[in-house]
Amino acid sequence: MAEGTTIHWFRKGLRIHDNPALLAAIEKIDGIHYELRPVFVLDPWIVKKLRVGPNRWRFLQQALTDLDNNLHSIGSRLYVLRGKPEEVFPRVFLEWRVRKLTFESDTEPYALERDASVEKLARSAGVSVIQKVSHTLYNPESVIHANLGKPPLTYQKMLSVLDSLGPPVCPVATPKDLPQACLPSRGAPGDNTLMVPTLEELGVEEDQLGPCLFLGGETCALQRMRDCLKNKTWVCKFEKPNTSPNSLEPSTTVLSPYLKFGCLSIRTLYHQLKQTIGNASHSKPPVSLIGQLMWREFYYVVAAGTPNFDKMVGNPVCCQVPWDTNPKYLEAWTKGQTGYPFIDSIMTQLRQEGWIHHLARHAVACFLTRGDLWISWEEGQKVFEELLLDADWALNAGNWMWLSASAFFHQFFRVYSPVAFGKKTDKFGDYIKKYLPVLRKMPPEYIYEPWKAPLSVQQKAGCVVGTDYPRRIVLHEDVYKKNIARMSQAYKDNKTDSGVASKRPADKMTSRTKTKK
DNA sequence: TTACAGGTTGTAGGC
DNA sequence: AGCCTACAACCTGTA
Repeated sequence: MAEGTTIHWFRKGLRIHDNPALLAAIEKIDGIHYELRPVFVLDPWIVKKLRVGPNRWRFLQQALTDLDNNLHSIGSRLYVLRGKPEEVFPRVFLEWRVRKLTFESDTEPYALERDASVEKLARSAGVSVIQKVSHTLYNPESVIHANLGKPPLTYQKMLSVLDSLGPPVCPVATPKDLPQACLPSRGAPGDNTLMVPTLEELGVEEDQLGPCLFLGGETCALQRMRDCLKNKTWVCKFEKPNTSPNSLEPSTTVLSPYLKFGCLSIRTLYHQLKQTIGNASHSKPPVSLIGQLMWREFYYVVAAGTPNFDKMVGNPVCCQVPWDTNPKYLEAWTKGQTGYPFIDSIMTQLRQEGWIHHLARHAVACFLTRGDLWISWEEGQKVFEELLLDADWALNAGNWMWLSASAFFHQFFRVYSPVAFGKKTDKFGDYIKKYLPVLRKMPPEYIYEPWKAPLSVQQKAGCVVGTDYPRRIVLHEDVYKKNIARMSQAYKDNKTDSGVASKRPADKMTSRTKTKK
């Protein structure tokens, strides 16, 4: 029997289907198979520091459990190591006589740093390292390179660059039964060691959790994808702007949490969508389902090529806006107590269930930033990062900049109404009633604007504004006009570069992307 | 240099 | 229901 092991390090990419780095771990070295040790590293110290709410911890815990099961089905298992990767790996490199380390490339800044350190440690321990790109349809570096060293800053430009690169590569095969030599050996850690953590170990208490509507893991991801693809007409006709932000059941796929953790391969989804559509007439990007995947790709590419992408200051694509610091408004927004039922119901759904419709995100994001409260998008980003099951670094930052008209989107005079927008798709306010039971008996004509109901009506509904439900914290009809003017001024100031941090000229961007490896 | 078209997903009001 | 306009007017990419 061969001496030594190979490690596949799971971080994102929590799946065995379309996992090229996992396949690379199974491949022979110099004609010999080595024992496979699939690993997930849990850093107990960082667990407490991360902005991860209870619902997402649960999702991750479920995803790891499912991954362990799927690895068992091919004769292996998941080993969950505890500690900092930079400390844990050097130890197991020796203990396990590791020959090869494989993992999926990750473009987030903290991950780049972490992976560079681990790679260095691996090399000095004589461990060869293989990285594979499979979290995105294209390698973001290649897209940037094809666009002459800078990330494309418009969606259409992005599409044309991707077009020049050809179609995305096909998914790779799911490993079936592993070769005998790859299976756990007698010297492998025991069955009851290095187990998937419990929720308790992750510091999650039962009473912090909302209902579990989306079970984490590859198995559910693939099932959900299949269910979505069953309805070919729906897939072909899908247009995002025409889906409802406030239906009682999700009007979109809710595959995002699975894509975030890589329980579902983006490439598998892409090719399955293409296959489902076939030759039928169909909607097109940017509004189609394929178009949604391309938005994800867009933000990944820009994020990979932009320093300080999750901040305003020092971010060359971000408009510098003098946002207010207003803890009271921020708290009201975060807790769903703005006094606008549409906004508050969305924030309640977010906290309880961990997923809200994309357009619902628009409504609350616009409200927090340029529309009403004039609070920095970075504050909203933090709240979403904690509460969303699908919280994804690049997409979260990118979309917050979009909604706050700080980047990518510039028509800041288009402001969502916290009253009118929701009415278009939910005239009677059923969604509001679901998430804000206090408004259950409010007549439909007042449910979006309970402050307009006569006191007798409020009393009869058991919901008196100021007592049972908050007064609205701002008057939208007044404040949005002032904010448009402020936004206009901010744009002017950015153009003349007065007073605020550096802006954008194209030459700066070129040098910036060159600093990235 | 300047002009113009287009930009996933605004609102209110009119026909 | 769906389409039109006014509102005030942004940006980027292209010619």
